[in-house]
Amino acid sequence: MSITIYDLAKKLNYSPSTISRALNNHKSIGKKTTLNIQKAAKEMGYKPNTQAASLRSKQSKTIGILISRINRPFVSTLISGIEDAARKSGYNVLISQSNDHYKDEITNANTLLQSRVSGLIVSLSMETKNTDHFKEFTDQGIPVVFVDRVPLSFNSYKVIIDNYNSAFQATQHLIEQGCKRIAHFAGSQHLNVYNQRRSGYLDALKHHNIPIDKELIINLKSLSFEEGKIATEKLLKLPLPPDGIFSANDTAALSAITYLKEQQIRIPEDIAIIGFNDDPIASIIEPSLSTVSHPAYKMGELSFQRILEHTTDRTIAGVSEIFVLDTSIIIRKSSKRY
Amino acid sequence: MSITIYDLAKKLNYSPSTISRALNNHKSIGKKTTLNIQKAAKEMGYKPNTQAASLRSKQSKTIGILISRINRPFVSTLISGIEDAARKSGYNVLISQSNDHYKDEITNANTLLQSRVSGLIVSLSMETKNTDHFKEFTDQGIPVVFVDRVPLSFNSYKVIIDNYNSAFQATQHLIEQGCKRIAHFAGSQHLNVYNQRRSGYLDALKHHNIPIDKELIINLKSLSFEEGKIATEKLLKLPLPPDGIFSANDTAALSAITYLKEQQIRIPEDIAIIGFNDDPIASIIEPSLSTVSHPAYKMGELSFQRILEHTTDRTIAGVSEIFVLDTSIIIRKSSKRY
DNA sequence: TAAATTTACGCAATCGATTGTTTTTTTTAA
DNA sequence: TTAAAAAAAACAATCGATTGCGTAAATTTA
Repeated sequence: MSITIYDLAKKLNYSPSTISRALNNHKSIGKKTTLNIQKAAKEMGYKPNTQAASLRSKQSKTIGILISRINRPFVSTLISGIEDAARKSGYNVLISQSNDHYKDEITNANTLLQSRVSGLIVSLSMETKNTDHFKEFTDQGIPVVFVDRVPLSFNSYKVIIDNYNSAFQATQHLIEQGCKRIAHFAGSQHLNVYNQRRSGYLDALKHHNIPIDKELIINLKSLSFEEGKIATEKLLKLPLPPDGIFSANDTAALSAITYLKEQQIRIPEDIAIIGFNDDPIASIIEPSLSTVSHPAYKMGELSFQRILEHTTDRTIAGVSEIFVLDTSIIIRKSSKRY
Repeated sequence: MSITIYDLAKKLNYSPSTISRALNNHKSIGKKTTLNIQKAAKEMGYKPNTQAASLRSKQSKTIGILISRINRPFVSTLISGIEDAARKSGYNVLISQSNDHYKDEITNANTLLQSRVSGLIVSLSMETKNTDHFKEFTDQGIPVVFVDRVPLSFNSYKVIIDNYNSAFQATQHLIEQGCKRIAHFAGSQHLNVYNQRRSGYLDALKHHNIPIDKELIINLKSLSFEEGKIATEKLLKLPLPPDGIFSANDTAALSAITYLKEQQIRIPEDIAIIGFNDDPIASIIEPSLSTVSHPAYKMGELSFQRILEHTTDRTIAGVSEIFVLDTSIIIRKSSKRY
């Protein structure tokens, strides 16, 4: 059916091994021979059988992505960045979603391991507290890059943003706009991203000598639109409602905006709001949502670069590096009082 | 390193072929033997080498997805549906994006072909007019499922919505709300989706004896936010501006809403608007956007089902079927006058 | 010109599973 | 009890590329 190196070998009167080496630019094959073989291969429409190659060489030119849900602005943009970068380097991308379940994350990790991916890019599920299921990868020398939602302890590559500092800035911004009682929608605290955003929030308050009121910190499991509404309702019922909200994501912040508008509460005059992520919707909603911009696409590209460098330069096996990307605070109407 | 059927064979005193057949529940192996082997395999932590299996059997348990851009609500939800369904059936998902370029679509299609995917799910790029690059798949008996943006001529599976009828309904809805001059943001006409939405729009006008004014039909290349604004500006400058807009997607419709609000034009009183897709943002923007809901996730699941059925039931090779899924018109504030 | 290198290429095993064919074992029928 | 039929398992080739090792040819050195 499709043509193999054996067909080429017969046609050109070389041995299959020479064909193979020539196609891979092996130095032990003469230049002319190499060029001839490559030309002939192209002419005859030779397409390497990647299964055979990876069976023998135990390398797959495929990387695995393991994320919570494709179907979210940050994640899909991240994947887009990974895919574009991988494609450029001739890598395929296997994708799998945990739907934020720990169990599915384990299952999918194992499947990807079986697929002999040559690298894995992971953003942890909401439920994940233990990351032992990734040890098998590093044990086998397969690089694992954690992105955004990363474990604290696991020794590996990590591509993140400075959640603490971003949150600090965001909170400080609200303070600068005159907010005295700033609420915080916090996410699952075992995840680095939400934990650090909370820390940044707390420290910004401290730094500006604003007392911390635990009633103003609302812990939300998934930071969904529904939860955002419930949280906002709760805040409004307080004896002393807040005059600012820093939400750990945009979804909950948008929900707050929607609900507050229904309740005829002015934004940002009565309550100023800032979110996190810069989802597309943030700039369109009225009032537009101030937020922290996450370089999702770039994080994807960079994650792939790490894997590529790791696989080309085997000397760096076992290295653990943390890459922190810049965010930017985007001030829009929802928090701009002056 | 990892354990193989040969290890199992040695351990259990069977031949590798028996091991292989037992693991695949082949009927020529006795029940007890099969069970014993499977139990032992599990105990010893046997993981099949999929590369080896697919090299030999020429089947990969991997399907390919070829879409324009991951990073869009409809597409990412579609993928999510495919991935969930595929995972359930033990399939892997290879993903690639054309970024709406014809050339990249061809390149990626070839890469996926080389990866020996056992099925391909495609949503065409904006630029694609010729679909010969998919013939190789069907020639090799690999099922191709086109989703949403499908070619007219290619003989294959297609999973679509009734664009014509949805557009007809959407336009009719505007008419029922009293609109007399309804504009249309049309997309690239060589794509079925936009072409048929335009037809539905035109026929709805005809059906209600509303004259067709070509000035009100704005052709947009990508239906982006920017283009939506430009189109809206153009419409407002007309001697007789429209009193309704049916946009072929939500992005452009949202842009129109944003711009019209800036211009102090009332929605829906002065201009009623309806979009297409039901992007998450549609329900959140103020006024909320009426639109046509697209069952993206379901389309993904169904697409995978087609592939699965095709690969399990080889008798249906070469079959071409078109599956039309239901949409629903979602009426929100942007078009509700009464 | 012979010996020593270097360069270019071929041989053959190998990766781990699948599968058509054959052999052995068991069951059934006569 | 024995032949025939059916069931269970083994043999061995195969998928298509990679790669360590060996050898012939070309080049350099003495």
